Amino acid sequence: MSTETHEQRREAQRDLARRTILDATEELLLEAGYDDFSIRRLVERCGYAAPSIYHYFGDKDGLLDALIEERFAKLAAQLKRVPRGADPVANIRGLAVAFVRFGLKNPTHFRLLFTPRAGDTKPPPSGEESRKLIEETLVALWDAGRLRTGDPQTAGQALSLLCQGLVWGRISRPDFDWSKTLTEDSIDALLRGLVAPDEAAKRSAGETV
Amino acid sequence: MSTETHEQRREAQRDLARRTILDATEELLLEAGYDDFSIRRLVERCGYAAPSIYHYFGDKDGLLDALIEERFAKLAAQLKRVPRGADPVANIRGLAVAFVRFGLKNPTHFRLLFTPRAGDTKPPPSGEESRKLIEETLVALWDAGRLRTGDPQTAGQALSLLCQGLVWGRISRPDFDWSKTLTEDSIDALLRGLVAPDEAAKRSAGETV
DNA sequence: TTGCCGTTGTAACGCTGTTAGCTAGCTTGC
DNA sequence: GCAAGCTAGCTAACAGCGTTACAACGGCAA
Repeated sequence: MSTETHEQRREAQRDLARRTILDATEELLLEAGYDDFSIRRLVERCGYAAPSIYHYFGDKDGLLDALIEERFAKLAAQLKRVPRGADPVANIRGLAVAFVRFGLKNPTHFRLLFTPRAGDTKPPPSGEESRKLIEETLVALWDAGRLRTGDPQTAGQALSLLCQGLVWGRISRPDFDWSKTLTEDSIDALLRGLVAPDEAAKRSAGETV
Repeated sequence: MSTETHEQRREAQRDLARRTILDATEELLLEAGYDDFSIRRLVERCGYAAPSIYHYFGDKDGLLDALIEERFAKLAAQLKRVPRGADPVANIRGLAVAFVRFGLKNPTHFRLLFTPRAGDTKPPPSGEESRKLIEETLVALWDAGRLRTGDPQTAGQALSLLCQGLVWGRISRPDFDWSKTLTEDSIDALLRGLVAPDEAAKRSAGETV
């Protein structure tokens, strides 16, 4: 019986240490920016020595990956909170706009999430959840027979790459004179090009959408 | 008279040194990749000591900027070589596809050109020329009254950010199962959404949509 | 010749990610 | 109770990075 509580306590301590380090990582990251983040600074702040960090996360990349995983979850949660109606086009538009908003609002996180880091060795953290959310909605569009391109996958990739470009460009050049309505306009334009005219849906709105 | 030839000779040597360093930089960059490039390695290869490099380029960023400027010129030259016909839509499509092709073919250069580096201090090297080329063509579209969005600038930004996204996503995740027709399909879709149906243009080009 | 300026090299500074090797404490087997 | 083993943590160091203080060499002007 003491064995079990011991293991539990040990695991709890493990989790505590990981949490402490991760929180300090995020704090420092947001405070100093992606490029001025360093293990040494993290060490100064988090109360643990460098080898402990390497003990828990193996690597600087491992540490950042752990944080990224959490942040992707937050992004997915934010996307899930987007209200979904009957019109799949409006749904996908809402998701795309929310995605871009998220990126523009949290540039450091976005950069962390979508910049491939130096060593390409390990598989990059997925962010599958949010990607799947978008894809599902597109499949719904496809099922409604309103997709113009061959397959929903291509459409999904086009849309998500446009969104990434929308965020990326504006993050990397905040000073540039970007159009105020760029996000909405470009997403709308792409959707117009991807989606067949909705008149069929307008006439009989009660159908399976 | 000796003054002039002296100055000329001096300048020639300057240029020679710069060329030598820049060539070695590019060579090493392509060979080792962006992340494994370092001044020390460059020093080993190019025959000059570190302070000389700093003497000529001031900075690691300055060195890379100099290279970037040249590469942007190459990209612009490549875009200029794209055949241009009477149809502005086909022209803009050709430019966009050529841009993406360039990016996919020269990932290291692309990364260098379009990744903002650590210190955001200095203004990033422009690449104005190639951007203007695209914008001009879009203005031609606008003049033909076939643009759906409010202004050609927004359209141009949307298109160029889509193209950047197209390259960027595939560079950063070469293993992902990208659609084979992604480039053409997504560019076509965006253009479909941006451009008014050409029938109106065929019948009477003067209308506003 | 003397002095200046531009070009180059040596050697170092301060920073980075990372790790070898040690200590302290807890748990298990005898 | 005591030695063995495991884990978590630290100190101190290594190799590499961008960068620069400083010295030395060269050709030109006075």
